[in-house]
Amino acid sequence: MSDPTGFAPHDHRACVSSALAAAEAACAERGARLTPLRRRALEILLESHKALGAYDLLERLAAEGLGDKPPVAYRALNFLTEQGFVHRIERLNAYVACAHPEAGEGHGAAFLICRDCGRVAEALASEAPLAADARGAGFAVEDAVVEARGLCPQCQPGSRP
Amino acid sequence: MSDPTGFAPHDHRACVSSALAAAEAACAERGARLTPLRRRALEILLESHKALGAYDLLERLAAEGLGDKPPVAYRALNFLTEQGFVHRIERLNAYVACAHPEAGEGHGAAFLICRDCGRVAEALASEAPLAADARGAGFAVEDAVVEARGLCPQCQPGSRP
DNA sequence: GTGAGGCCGTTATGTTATAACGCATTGCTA
DNA sequence: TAGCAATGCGTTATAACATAACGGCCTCAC
Ligand SMILES: [Zn+2]
Ligand SMILES: [Zn+2]
Ligand SMILES: [Zn+2]
Ligand SMILES: [Zn+2]
Repeated sequence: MSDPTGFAPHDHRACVSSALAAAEAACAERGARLTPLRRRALEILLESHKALGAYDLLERLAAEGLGDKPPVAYRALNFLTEQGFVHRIERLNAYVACAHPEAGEGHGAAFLICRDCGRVAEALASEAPLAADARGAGFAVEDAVVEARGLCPQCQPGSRP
Repeated sequence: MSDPTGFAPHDHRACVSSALAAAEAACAERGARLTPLRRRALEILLESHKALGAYDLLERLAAEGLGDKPPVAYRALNFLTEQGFVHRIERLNAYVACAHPEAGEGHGAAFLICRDCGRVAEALASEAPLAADARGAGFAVEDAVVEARGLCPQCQPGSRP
């Protein structure tokens, strides 16, 4: 099982730069183009371990003169999610940078979403959840979404305010 | 582990009527009011094991003269989901009738969503998924969404077209 | 009967997402 | 080098999903 990165204090500088490096490398290898706009969108998402709505991202991009119409944000997000650099959080209609760039493309992930501070931790799916139920039903799982809402360690009663 | 109702052939008449009866009973017990509008909304959702968008439901209601403005549908859906008679499918922005009315209010559920025919099977969450990861992170899970997309038995290559 | 609360009709608006057209750049190919 | 296909992005418009807020009506407790 993996460390669900996101809540525990860590060297976030390294976290960001290794994610960017991984994205560069993956693009180079796949012949995908990490354009300035896409790269900047990824950087913005990497700034925090929080999920950002498409329009929040767009606002940030617009502030930097990088485009201010919805399709600009959605196209960047589509590219980044297709490449596996960003995940969509269905419960929030929002997008979070992948916290496990070292895991492959299309890795299964599970998310822990703090309802208080909004941070999102990403755990690599230890095993396909539902596997037993799916087998029982003869259902062929193609991809699964696992999203838990709750309180992160810092936001639980008893932790320092 | 429970039978993930929804794909396997079954006595759907009984399926519908037992769900309605369970809803009636639960409302009676809790002092909640299953008004004609709410009841009809639930019936419509029960007709198929598919998820319906709020506006699809609204269209159905409107056709019967039961209201044609978005809040009508959303209020009914809110009531039904609060009572546990209906679940929201986050990935689809849609709503499906609970297939396990016998399970308690607020039971944890996992969904198998067929991308071809649109049917949704509901499995009672065998065990809190993520439990291990959440413990590892010191995260207190309040509720979890588990939604798998794939192909149901009838829609898999090899089954009768 | 009166007041409180629940339910619903309605208007208006907010939020999230996509379709579709056109232009510019890139990189190939004839 | 000229032509051409593919990709990225600017832009307009619209679709799809969801809620805020007000007012009327009914029911039930007091
Ligand atoms: Zn970090
Ligand atoms: Zn928190
Ligand atoms: Zn049924
Ligand atoms: Zn199917």
